[in-house]
Amino acid sequence: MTDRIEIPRPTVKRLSLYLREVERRLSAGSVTISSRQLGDALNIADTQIRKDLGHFGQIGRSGVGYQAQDLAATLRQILGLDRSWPTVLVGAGNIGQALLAYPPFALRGFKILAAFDRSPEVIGQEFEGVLVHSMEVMETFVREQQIHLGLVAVPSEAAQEVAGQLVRYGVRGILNFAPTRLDIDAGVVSVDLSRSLEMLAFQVSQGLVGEISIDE
Amino acid sequence: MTDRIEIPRPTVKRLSLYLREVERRLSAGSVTISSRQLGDALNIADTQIRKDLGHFGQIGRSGVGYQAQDLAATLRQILGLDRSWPTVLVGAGNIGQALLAYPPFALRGFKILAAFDRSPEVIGQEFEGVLVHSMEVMETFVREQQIHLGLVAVPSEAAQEVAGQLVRYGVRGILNFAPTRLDIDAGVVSVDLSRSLEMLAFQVSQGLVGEISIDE
DNA sequence: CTTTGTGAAATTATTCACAGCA
DNA sequence: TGCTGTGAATAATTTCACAAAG
Repeated sequence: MTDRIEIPRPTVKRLSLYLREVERRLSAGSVTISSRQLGDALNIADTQIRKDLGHFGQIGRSGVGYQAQDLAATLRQILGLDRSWPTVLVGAGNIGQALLAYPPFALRGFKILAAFDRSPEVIGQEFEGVLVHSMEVMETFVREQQIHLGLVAVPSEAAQEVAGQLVRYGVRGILNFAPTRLDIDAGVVSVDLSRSLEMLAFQVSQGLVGEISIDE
Repeated sequence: MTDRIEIPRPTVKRLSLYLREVERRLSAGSVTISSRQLGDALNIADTQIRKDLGHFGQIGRSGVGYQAQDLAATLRQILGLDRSWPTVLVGAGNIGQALLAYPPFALRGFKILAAFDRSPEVIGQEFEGVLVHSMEVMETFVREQQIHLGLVAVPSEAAQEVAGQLVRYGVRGILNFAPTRLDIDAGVVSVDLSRSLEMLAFQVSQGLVGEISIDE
């Protein structure tokens, strides 16, 4: 009914960068922040930032900049960070355990309510207050707790199956750590460590300097 | 002297995807592989793949496709994976330890020769056969062993300093796990977990479906 | 009939230039 | 003067269309 504002993919990718920097300045006491300041800190053109923010209406003030507080709130709302996300982890191996101990998740409203694993060795153990269950109880848990997001940190061969299950049980988004493309009817963001290292190797072989970032 | 072929950034990002799929088919017994097959598996247009590979000369055969073996070798060579990369880890906390246990690294020639940390609690410990040293000995080690790559898994506040040190000691590329932009004279690839989750939250809030990938 | 390689066209994203507000 | 917002211009990337090769 209402027009969905079509936000370019590259813009979305920059949004969390903006939020982080705004929050940094906010906690440093800034009240107002300009696209120029933001751009200098992030190494992004100021006009790029204004274009990006322009998608969300007139939120800045000429001659002044943006109200840091308001901008942070707007960005959080756009990104969906103004709510809490019930999340589960599947795969409680090395990467899974590192994720459980990663503080930024909790800070953003991502509540990891349970972990699941196939290995009897970790089932029953608790990491950072999160209990590891057997795969058998995953369906019930995910359905009953109405889990929205899943962190998939299982071996490649199992990733598609696990992701498929989660989605069937109602999960809407998957953060995938396996180096495989997931073919599922849900949002997917992939974190592919080997790929990152390979791009680094490429950059270095070419004698290139500068930042690059992965995505798909 | 020779023209440096200018390879578009998006192409580079796809290259490791291609390599992985080619290797997968290779080990499944394929001798030849077409841009169409590759594209179907990766959900990338076949013409995109041909354009990408076209940067490296005529390597395919009309009516046949690419020799899987040759294509893999070419890709490995382009990506700089036909050599070994002496690497160190800085920060042996949760993420650092997970990295040490991540098998794909070793498979690609990334040899993690040592880890460094500030905390006396982990110094002297060994994870996956890699010993954790104190920060004091980092300079000597990196210089003497001629380390090329550094995995930086320290808290945000320390990342810029650590990365700067590594580069001064001769490191040419940094894989950065801290959510900060690094301002250094070397190749940088950043893996930003909160950002990934934030983009996932955005996608799900928008009811979008499909794959996205981070980079910067 | 299949598949590559590649100019030309279309699309997408970034940067420029500047009008307008404080 | 300092800054936003935005059309117009430019640049980068992808897709199309098709000639040539096996």
